[in-house]
Amino acid sequence: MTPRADVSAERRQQIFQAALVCFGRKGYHLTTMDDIVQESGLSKGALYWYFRGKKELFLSLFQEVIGQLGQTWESITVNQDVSATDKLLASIALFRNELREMAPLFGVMMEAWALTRHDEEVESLFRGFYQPFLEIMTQIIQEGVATGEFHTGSTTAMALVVMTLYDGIALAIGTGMWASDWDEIMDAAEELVLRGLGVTRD
Amino acid sequence: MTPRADVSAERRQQIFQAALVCFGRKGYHLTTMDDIVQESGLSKGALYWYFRGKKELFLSLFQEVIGQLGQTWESITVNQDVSATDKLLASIALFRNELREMAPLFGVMMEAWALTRHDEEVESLFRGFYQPFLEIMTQIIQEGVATGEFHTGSTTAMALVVMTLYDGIALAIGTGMWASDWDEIMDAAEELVLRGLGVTRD
DNA sequence: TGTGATAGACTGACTGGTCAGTTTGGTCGG
DNA sequence: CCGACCAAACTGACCAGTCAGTCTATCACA
Repeated sequence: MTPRADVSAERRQQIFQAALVCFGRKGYHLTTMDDIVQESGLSKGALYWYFRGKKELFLSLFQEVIGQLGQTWESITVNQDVSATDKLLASIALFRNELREMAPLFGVMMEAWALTRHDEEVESLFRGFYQPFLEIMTQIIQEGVATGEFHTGSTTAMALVVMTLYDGIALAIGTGMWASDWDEIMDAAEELVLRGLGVTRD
Repeated sequence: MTPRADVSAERRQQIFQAALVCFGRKGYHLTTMDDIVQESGLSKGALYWYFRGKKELFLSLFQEVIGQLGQTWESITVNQDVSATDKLLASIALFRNELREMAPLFGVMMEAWALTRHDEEVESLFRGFYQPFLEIMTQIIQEGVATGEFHTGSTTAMALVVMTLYDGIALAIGTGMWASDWDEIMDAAEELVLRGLGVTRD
């Protein structure tokens, strides 16, 4: 039995694209399935053919986008024979480039965290998303402290704080809290993090 | 004709209390008016007697809570004959104490920012809430830079970043992202901010 | 002191719209 | 002619907001 040409990967991408636009524009709750239907140019039946429902579509979208960022980050920070300072700088540069693009999604992400609190399934999924990021940052900071490049009391807590800072920035941009000044703000954040970690640049 | 004892202040407080619990628990969108009715022990009609609708109730709640924090902060940082460093330390101490309590609301706040993007009225209101906070922090940092206590490239951007950091922390705690370690994390944040601003403590 | 009037505070059943998800009936390639 | 794939009408639960009416305190006046 030879099935006809498999278009599912293409279709999923098409739906993801539309969902990203819609969720980014109106947030999770205010986006209707019909919005996504219209944006994608497909039909309701098609969406429900590929995804169980709104929640699953949303979470899959996250897995897709966040997963990609995580992989990129991992690839430039793990298994490399460079100093912790350089890894940190590379991370900051990555955030600077990627976060703005992903910002709308981050705005929505926060909304989803609220959804998290009474849905065990979603909660564990989200923790799963976030964990690798935390681990990478913790790793970098631990490494830096070990080599004497960084100075801090608690590596784990500091990693959390640094990640939180960038979460906050993405969120703020995503929600349009700050109209512009992206570069200036990212410079300030970099300054705060580097100096805050006691990094001495040559 | 003398009106009977005015219970409206008390009732509003009662409704605020219930709304805070409900919004904190389920977020804005998933909280129904009936939830708040049940939690408050009042009736639907009573809610609509005191508030135009869900949105207004929500925004009023914010005005109440945020406004109080803003006043407290202003009172300990403005018009005082103390160093910028001490003002910053006092601010950080205030955040440490108040933020945890307000954390559930902050979780919801992010959700509300999403709501912001297609509602001019809500957007300007939220900007209004946030503006005074930014101004206080900017003021402190400017002062510190002027007296040579702090070092930074751009005072405005740095104020934004510092505020964002605490927003992020409140959010993270509010959404239950970190189970515990509140003190350790707040220590790390303090360390990052102080060192990041180049504060030299005696 | 009793009585009727009035305003303020409050109740809860009801409505109308919305939207996630379902159903049904295709179409088309192999 | 099978089954993957899709269109679009449909269903029903849910929920913000409404409204007709109730209750209670206070007052004016006898």
